[in-house]
Amino acid sequence: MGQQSKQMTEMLKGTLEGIVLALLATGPAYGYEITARLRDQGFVDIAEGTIYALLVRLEQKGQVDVEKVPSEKGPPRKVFTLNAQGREALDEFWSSWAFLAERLAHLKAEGDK
Amino acid sequence: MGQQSKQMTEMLKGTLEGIVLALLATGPAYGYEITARLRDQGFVDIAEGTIYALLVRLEQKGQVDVEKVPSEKGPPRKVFTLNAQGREALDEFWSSWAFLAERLAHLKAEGDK
DNA sequence: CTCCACTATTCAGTGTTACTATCTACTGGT
DNA sequence: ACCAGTAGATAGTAACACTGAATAGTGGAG
Repeated sequence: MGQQSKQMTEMLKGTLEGIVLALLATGPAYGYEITARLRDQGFVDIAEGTIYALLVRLEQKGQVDVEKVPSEKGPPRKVFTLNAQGREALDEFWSSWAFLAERLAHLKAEGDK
Repeated sequence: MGQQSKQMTEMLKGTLEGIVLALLATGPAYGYEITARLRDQGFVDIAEGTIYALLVRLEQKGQVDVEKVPSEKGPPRKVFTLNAQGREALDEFWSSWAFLAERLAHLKAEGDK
């Protein structure tokens, strides 16, 4: 398991959950698939265990619906679907993110002059 | 002590340190002042204790130089100055942030269509 | 003179989160 | 029979922001 910078690890705290919610907003998916998609999108060092734990959390918070679906190539998949509560959480995430991104853009501009 | 959303609290993990580094890049400052400036910039619910702990961390990592300066209106101030190592850490922070912001912008665009 | 507000820092304890490492389990190919 | 790929679970650890409280100095209101 490759390891990414500690910087990125800390930065992902709080945002990774939003990222997964955003992925699920494009359609249902299961853990292994989500990990693979994240890797494709450049998050090459996300630990699989992290995603599974995060999905358990989403389920416990009632933000996703879960369905067990048999797979042709391995154990059954747990397919997660974003529900209304999840969509609401995603909206909140985006608004928090927007605030932070706006503040940081401002700070960066300050530093560049 | 007001409390902000849990969302923002988690999102600040890893970024707050970068934010403080960025503030220090504009000039030396002491803890109480940094907290006040953050409040002015919209981070109304940053806990003071958090900033002081963070500054201790920066000092231990050797990213800031410290000088004790008497104050006319209270106990002496600990004035922090960003040094070369701190500037390097700030650069790394900005590049991590740029990656994450770019990925999230992409994800948001996906979700919006 | 005493109390309070503001300035300024510190610290012990808590909760949340991502990571590490390991384990289980099913399929197909060599 | 073994191994690679698929799929999920979990116990333990480290890092970080927050809570709440304590200490300490100054100046002004009563």
